[in-house]
Amino acid sequence: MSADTKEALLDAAESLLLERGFAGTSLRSIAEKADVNLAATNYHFGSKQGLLEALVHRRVRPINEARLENLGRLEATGETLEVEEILFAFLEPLSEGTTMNLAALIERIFKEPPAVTKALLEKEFGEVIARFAAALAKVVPELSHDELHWRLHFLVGGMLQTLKMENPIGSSGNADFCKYQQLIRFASAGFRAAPS
Amino acid sequence: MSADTKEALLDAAESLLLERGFAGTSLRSIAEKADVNLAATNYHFGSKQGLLEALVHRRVRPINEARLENLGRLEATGETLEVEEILFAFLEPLSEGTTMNLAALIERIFKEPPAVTKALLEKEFGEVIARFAAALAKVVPELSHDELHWRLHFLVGGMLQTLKMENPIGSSGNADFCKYQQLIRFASAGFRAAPS
DNA sequence: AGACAATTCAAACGATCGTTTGAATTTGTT
DNA sequence: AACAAATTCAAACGATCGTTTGAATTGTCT
Repeated sequence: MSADTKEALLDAAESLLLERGFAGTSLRSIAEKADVNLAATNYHFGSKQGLLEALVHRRVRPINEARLENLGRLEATGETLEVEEILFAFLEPLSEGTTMNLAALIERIFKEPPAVTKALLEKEFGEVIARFAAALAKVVPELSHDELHWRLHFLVGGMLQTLKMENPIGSSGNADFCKYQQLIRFASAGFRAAPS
Repeated sequence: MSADTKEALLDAAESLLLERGFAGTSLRSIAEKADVNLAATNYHFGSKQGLLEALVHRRVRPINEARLENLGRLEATGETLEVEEILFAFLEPLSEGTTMNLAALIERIFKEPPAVTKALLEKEFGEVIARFAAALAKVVPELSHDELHWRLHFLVGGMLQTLKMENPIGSSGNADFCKYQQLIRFASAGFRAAPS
């Protein structure tokens, strides 16, 4: 069974990537942390870049599937949506699960130099961003395409900046969601601000 | 005169840092781009880390000085400030000067792994952030300390996410400031949203 | 001009990088 | 048990890393 080795590599690489970044993390340190032979990465993932892509895909795919499912469920009602509902559909999947490393991973991936992750991000996030942009365009039609575009980036920026932050007081279950509620409140007001 | 060499190193390191990141940029590629000997970095800056710190300081110090000067000028009026005024004082220095690399540099520095830049960022930005947080706390007193804290991070995140982006249409002079106006509009509404 | 410090230079240091190799080992199938 | 495929392993590949060295060069003084 090779699943053990692959999982161990992905886990070790993920935790090291968070504190050292991609270029700053060596395959030797990953192999050592995973208690696995140095050549295992190239055998199972082809290259260091292949390990990164597998690592991202493993965590991001379920999140983005849940986002699209949330949005689809909202749109299936046929009713006019609220900004808060759409933002909630986008952010809620991040607060699920036990691993809080997940949010930190997404943050770190987005902060890598573009040369490393540009194509990767487009592949993993392209569809989700396009779908949510279209949904938001319907509920704030007074915004021009450009203005909506800017505000979407402000939202993503605010999300990335706060993803990894812990709550002031102990967090468990959906008490951990309070920071996302803060962001929804902040960004919803921002989206509703009058256009220029 | 050694100023030429030091400036050439800082310029080359800055442009390479933007596209490759700190760990991904070698002193050899910097020296080659600067048309300078490899040993020049260690001679003039002591180490690669020293070069990074000098590079950041050269660009960030005038920005943060202008920010504090803007804020001081506002507070000297004695009148109650608007959120927009404070955000403008914070963002306006970013749109000055000819180099649009400046904003991209700040973004990249903030996106480096914490192990590389944590102490550096605290030293360069600590005072400015504290001063602006205090100023904002006065104009939105209905927000708790924690809520103001969160929204400040949303603002910074939105700023970092959009700093490097170009305007849809050709930019020159303060036409380049339109994205900051967009951010001010977005974030001001966010700060004024009712507390939870 | 000569003396002295500052700077530049080619070269090499040891260390570490991602990747490859080929043999040894484990695993799955008959 | 025996064979074949999959996986692990130690070892090494060439390349590149940040840093150091000591001589050569340049600039700055009297």
